[in-house]
Amino acid sequence: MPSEPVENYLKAIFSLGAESGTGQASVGRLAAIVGVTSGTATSMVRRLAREGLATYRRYGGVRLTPRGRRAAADVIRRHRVLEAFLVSVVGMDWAEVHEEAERLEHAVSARLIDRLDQMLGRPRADPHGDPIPDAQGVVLPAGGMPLGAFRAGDQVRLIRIADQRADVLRFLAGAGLVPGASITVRSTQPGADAMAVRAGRRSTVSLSMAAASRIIVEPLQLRARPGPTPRQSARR
Amino acid sequence: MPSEPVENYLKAIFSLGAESGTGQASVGRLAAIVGVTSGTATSMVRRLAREGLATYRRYGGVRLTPRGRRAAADVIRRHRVLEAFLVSVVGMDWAEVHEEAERLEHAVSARLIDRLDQMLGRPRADPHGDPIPDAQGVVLPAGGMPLGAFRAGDQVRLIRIADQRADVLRFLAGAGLVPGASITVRSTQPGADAMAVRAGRRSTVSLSMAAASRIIVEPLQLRARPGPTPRQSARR
DNA sequence: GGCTAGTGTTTGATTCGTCAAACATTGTAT
DNA sequence: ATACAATGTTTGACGAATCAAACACTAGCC
Repeated sequence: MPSEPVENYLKAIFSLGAESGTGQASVGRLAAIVGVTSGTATSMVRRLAREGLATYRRYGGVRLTPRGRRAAADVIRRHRVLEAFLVSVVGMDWAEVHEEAERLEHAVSARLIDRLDQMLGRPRADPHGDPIPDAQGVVLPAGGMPLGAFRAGDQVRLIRIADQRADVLRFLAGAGLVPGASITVRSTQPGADAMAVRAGRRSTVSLSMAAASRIIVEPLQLRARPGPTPRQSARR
Repeated sequence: MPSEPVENYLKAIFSLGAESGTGQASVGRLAAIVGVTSGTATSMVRRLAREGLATYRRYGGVRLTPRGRRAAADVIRRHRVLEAFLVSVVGMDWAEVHEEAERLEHAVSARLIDRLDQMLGRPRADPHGDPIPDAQGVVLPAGGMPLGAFRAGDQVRLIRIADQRADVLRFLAGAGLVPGASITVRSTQPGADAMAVRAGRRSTVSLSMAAASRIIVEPLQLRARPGPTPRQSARR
């Protein structure tokens, strides 16, 4: 079983790879996410390669092997099942479960995770809308596109929130912006780099485009417009 | 916050100290419980003393300071609340929760533990009958005496099982020997170093004296006898 | 095509927790 | 009282994970 630091690097490479689309992760970004210096990340990445969990070329980035991807999916599954359990069964606030799961994910057995998953009715997503890998390590592709790509008049459904910061999550929940919510785009203010949206019949709130880019949605009804519809070019 | 190894040493010193009655623990026994060589235990104990968690004299054993006792009680509280939660809420087998709690106890936050404790109605003991320290680190004295100190005809109530081995616990549960059970001593076989007992109306089972010494009970009704009643001289 | 800014790598050192094995102390038995 | 068995301590080494800082490479710009 991989050590706790190794599990964290695997998780980080996995999400950087998903984000880049190519599966490739740069050592610098990896170091930043894990919270170590780049030299440390380099030597860890060399070790992962030596152990067959990743492939790596000097100055050429890192990517997971199938074995590495499987190990990463296991950690992510533990994390997300724990988050769902802490919210649904224990009644913790969704804004604070991330941190707790971040530590528990390395200590919990596969048996217990499966038991919790069963108690929850094998949910497909965690409280933030992130898909939960199954016990075989199969991860459904995330899907959806950033709220920031839509325009005034569009109606969308919130799929997931790609942000784990407790204060951000608390603000969003306060405005009704939780997975499943139906959202109307009221206006965009390109000058202010912001947009105004409302969830259901809640009051309208303003979001920076940076925040809106981390709210992943699917279209429900788009206002007629010229030109092409927004694509899944989820550059952030 | 103490590291995971440090927490394990503190826990071990705490229980060795309670067992000896004097609060004193020998380095050799400590090393055996933690599962390291005695040299390793020596250097760790020196470190605990340096950090004010224990007092230590060369060749003179180790004992916890108030701060060390408090830190140990915190770990033990986390462990026992987790065991209770895993059995009562998650429905795990009491024989297998020890191992799981052994890992989770180092990862779980005080907040979550308090939430779980609240869900359980702030129980006083875990599924094995061990007392749960309160959030202020106050541990009730364990009490009771070993089943092995009783004789044919005595009736006792099971308070706790001082054994965490899953196979032992499964055997005991199968015979109805769980905390709260009322037990009749059927006979003692000093020659065979064993005794026969029954729980309630279940069938009679045989226990080695070693096993019986780890089953802690309180007297309900003693058969008349000459000489003094058994004392709490719980030598094992 | 060569320089440079930005990335990435290497090196040497540190801390933690550990072991094996040499060594020291204590207390007990004769 | 002495020697010895049991227990405890010290020493030197190691692997994991980390950092800081010196160094190497790549790619984009002019």
